[in-house]
Amino acid sequence: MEASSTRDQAEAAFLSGYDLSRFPQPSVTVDVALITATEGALYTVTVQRKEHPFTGWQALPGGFVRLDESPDDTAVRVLAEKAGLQGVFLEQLYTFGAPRRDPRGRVITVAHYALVNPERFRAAAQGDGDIEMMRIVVPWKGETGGAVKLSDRNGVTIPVAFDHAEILGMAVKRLRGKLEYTPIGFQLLPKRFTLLELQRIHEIVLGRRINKNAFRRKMIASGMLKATGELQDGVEHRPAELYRFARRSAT
Amino acid sequence: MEASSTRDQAEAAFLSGYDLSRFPQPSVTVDVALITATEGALYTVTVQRKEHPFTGWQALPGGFVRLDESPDDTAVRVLAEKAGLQGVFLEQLYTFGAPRRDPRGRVITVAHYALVNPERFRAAAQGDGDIEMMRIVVPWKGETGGAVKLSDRNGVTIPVAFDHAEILGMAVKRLRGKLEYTPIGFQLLPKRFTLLELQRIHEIVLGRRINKNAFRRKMIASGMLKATGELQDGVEHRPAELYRFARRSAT
DNA sequence: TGAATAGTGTCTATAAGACAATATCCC
DNA sequence: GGGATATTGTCTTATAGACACTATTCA
Repeated sequence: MEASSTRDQAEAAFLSGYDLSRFPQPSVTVDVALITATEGALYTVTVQRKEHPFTGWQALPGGFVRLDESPDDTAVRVLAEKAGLQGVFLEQLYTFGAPRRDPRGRVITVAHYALVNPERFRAAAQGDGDIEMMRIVVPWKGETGGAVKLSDRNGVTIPVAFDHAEILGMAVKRLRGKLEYTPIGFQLLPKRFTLLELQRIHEIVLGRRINKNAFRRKMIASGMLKATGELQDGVEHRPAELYRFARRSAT
Repeated sequence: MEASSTRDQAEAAFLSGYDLSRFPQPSVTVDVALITATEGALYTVTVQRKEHPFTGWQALPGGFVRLDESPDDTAVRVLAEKAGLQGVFLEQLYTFGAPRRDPRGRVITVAHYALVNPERFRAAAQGDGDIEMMRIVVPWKGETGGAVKLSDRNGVTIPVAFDHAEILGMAVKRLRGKLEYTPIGFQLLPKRFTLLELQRIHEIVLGRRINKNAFRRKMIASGMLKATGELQDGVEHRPAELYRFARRSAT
């Protein structure tokens, strides 16, 4: 793979004369579905839109991809700027680019999703007046997929701007799929947790009850958990042992 | 969700004056990893580059996203234009957008992968002189992930342009994951096939041997297969029964 | 008849669901 | 002790791996 100096120069000349704008250039954004599980349901944060289109509607936090950052970098920045969060689980989800998905023009969005525990989630949701905590209502079972609905604390359905209800639906679908074979559930809990708390998280995400004993056996056998020896505090019954997530292990 | 006429007009005025190019606009392309399984290995097609950068190197077939099409539409078009293929399994994979991934400037690519059976694959690879058939060498096990290598028929490693070796690696990883719980393996076979042929496909994709009896039991129990009653023809041993893919069934 | 692969039977190991017994803590 | 939940034991069922046996076709 050696190139001569003259070839290098020819290539440099070619590239400096190359005009990418000969081809149409869409705008590219990133939207982030920040998700937590608490009180028996999944929740996300939205921002109330201040401008057209969809003025007053709720939308996922997002931003334009800058020229010096990858879409994944943009997602990190959006989370930091809009929710004050750093170092959380964040993954690319899917790229949505239907020609008319944004009335302002051609905008392609690289959707991401992020997971945090309820404590960090609440801090993020309360930090900025624009950000609101919404309950995710999943109208399908298993990994069927499709758009979800958002509702406020009173169960009132909240309209969602753009195709963001579909983005959230895909995040839930991805989450359900990942939960079966990865330790992703830990991302939704504080550092230390009981096995029952972990089970509740799985039940919320999956949208169904799961067997207690089988769940405990599987989790402990997975080697992904480490018992701390400490016990729950301040409960009016037998306190459960606290576990924490342990790096990796054999599959 | 009712809007008054004056609000409509205000919104229309706002949108007509909106200039998306206030924010930097990258170029957006689609690259397609067309994959088949045959002769004990996975194969893909590449195109030899005629221009800088990476002149003479092999690259995945791709194209710019037009203003009137979604990236997924672009992938369909690329497959048709460059490989003459229509109606094949095609799915979005991941969006690659590192700032310097293309020396020509800011180019974000929405990578896709497609699956065809060897017959259609060969027809696609031979249709156009620019297109070449490459063997995929996976240097990792399971779903570890990472870039793959390409080699020609003689086992000689072929250099791959841009980040396309990573795109192919992600396609293999995705394929391995999907095979565990979806009927995606059928996409790599002709309409009718024997159970052993199906097993070989799974073994090629997964990169490991699998148990014959367990595989047969699982496949038949899945309800995804339908026996045709016909037998293999022209083999010098007991002919196997031919099956075909049957729609969906219970999970 | 022999070669070669198809297809089946069966034993074992492992994992999951069901259910209940026992353990432990707080009041 | 009573209430409440944690934790464990065990039975049953389903599934996967291992291995070998029988079946069928063609040369």
